[in-house]
Amino acid sequence: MSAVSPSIQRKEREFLAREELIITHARRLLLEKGFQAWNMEELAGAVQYSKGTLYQHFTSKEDLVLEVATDALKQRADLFERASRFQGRTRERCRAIGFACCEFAANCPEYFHIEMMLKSASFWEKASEARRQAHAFQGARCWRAVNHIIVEAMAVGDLPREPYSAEQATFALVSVTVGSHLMVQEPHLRVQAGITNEMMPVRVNQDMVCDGLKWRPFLNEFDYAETDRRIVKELFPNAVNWHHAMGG
Amino acid sequence: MSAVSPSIQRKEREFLAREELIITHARRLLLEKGFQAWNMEELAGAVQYSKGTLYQHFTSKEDLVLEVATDALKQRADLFERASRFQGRTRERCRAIGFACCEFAANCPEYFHIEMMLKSASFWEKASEARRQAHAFQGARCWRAVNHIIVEAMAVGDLPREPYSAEQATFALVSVTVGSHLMVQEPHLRVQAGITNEMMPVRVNQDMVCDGLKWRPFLNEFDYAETDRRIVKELFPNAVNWHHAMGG
DNA sequence: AGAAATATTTGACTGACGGTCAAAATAGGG
DNA sequence: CCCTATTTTGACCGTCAGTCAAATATTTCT
Repeated sequence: MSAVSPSIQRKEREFLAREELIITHARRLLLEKGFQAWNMEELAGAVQYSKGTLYQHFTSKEDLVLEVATDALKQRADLFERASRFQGRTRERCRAIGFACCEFAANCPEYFHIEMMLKSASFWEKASEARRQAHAFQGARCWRAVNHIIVEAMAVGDLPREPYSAEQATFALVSVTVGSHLMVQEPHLRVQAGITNEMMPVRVNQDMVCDGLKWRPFLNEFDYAETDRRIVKELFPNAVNWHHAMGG
Repeated sequence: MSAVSPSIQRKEREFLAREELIITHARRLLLEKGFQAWNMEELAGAVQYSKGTLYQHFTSKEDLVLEVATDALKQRADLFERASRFQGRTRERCRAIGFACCEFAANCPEYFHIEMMLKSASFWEKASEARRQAHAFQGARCWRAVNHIIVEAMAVGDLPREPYSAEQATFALVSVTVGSHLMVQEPHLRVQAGITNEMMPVRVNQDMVCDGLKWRPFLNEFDYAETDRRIVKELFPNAVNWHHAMGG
């Protein structure tokens, strides 16, 4: 190991600390104002550095926002992996991931919209290659957490291998989850569907897909209310008010 | 009825024709380049009018894009309503709407991403009130088409009233459909899920939700392949290659 | 038909913003 | 304390949405 000058190390630390500071403020602005309604000058003012300094950390505004999104996605992946280790039958563990995703959505309410923004080609191509890869990596972790449970469920016999493949089943759960989180944010749909709680419909829809996949035990042949209590107690003891989200 | 000068009528016609022209070109640009990668000057050049004239029709670029999106949404609502009149059991008619939505997605591939863009507050508030209402109206038509079938399915006894309300069921179908259309466009997910055809996973996921809702007849107790053939023949005789989308 | 009045179209201009880079400021080493 | 290397800065550039006074076209009036 070659020795590194302490001042270099300190510089490195300060650089990383500053990057964190920038990301934190960018996250706040994204949350408060979305993407358009703030500019790099404003962010520079907030972190007490000049605009030029921001561009030493990020190649573009889009690159910065991608970093914020990837940080959130990493949180999501962490929660997914933790939830997937919940003790219980495969479908209970899948349910734990459903809770994890709601917990995540409560922490990062704007995440799914930002994620949708990323999809626009012009956005994606303005970000740096390194950050694009990091984002793909965290996304893959989320996919894998769900997919592993499904593969295991099929191995154990909780989930039939026909007519849906493990990949189809994973895709279905991911789609219904993201779709529900997006739709639940729509004021018009909220009114039409009579939605008051944001999390319940998401998990309700996941239940439908799991029942549709014939994932044992079905919703009506098992006491999932008890599972839910355990999930909240064991995985999210000091989290948002899950009581509201658990009505039948 | 008061008489209207013929020149006024002609002006009106010309104005509307020009609006159509602008919308058509804007749609093309949106399709080819997304939202950012073109500007109003470019569009003005394409329609052979000056920028100022564009702003006689639309209050902002966002207002114009909302109009394009609402036109597409109207198409979607038209297809939904036509599909909902398909002859058959309630679940077959729901299936027809599933096809209608895929048909729509094939015609307007960028629609769902544009729709997600609209959700960002800054976008929405730059559009004119009239266009916002028009959009909400067409959205409500789509919702109603699905909801009516579900209400009827419950009345007829094809769909249990418990444990999901008609609104919950409608919300679930809408969520899984939009979510699937969005996810199916993701290159990463396409690879991970091994998706080649864009439409099949959407309808497969709808099937899961319908089965999860206990909507009779279940997927495995009815010859839906025959239904699908009828839907294609009766509703979309000269449409995109549905053969590829119909594998089991 | 021609002039006056009215309506429409235009594109130069403004302000805002993302991104750059030469100059200023700062830190480090001798 | 000075000289060099590194970092920070903010004036500046190009782009683009949106405006509006002037130019152009159209209709009306005599």
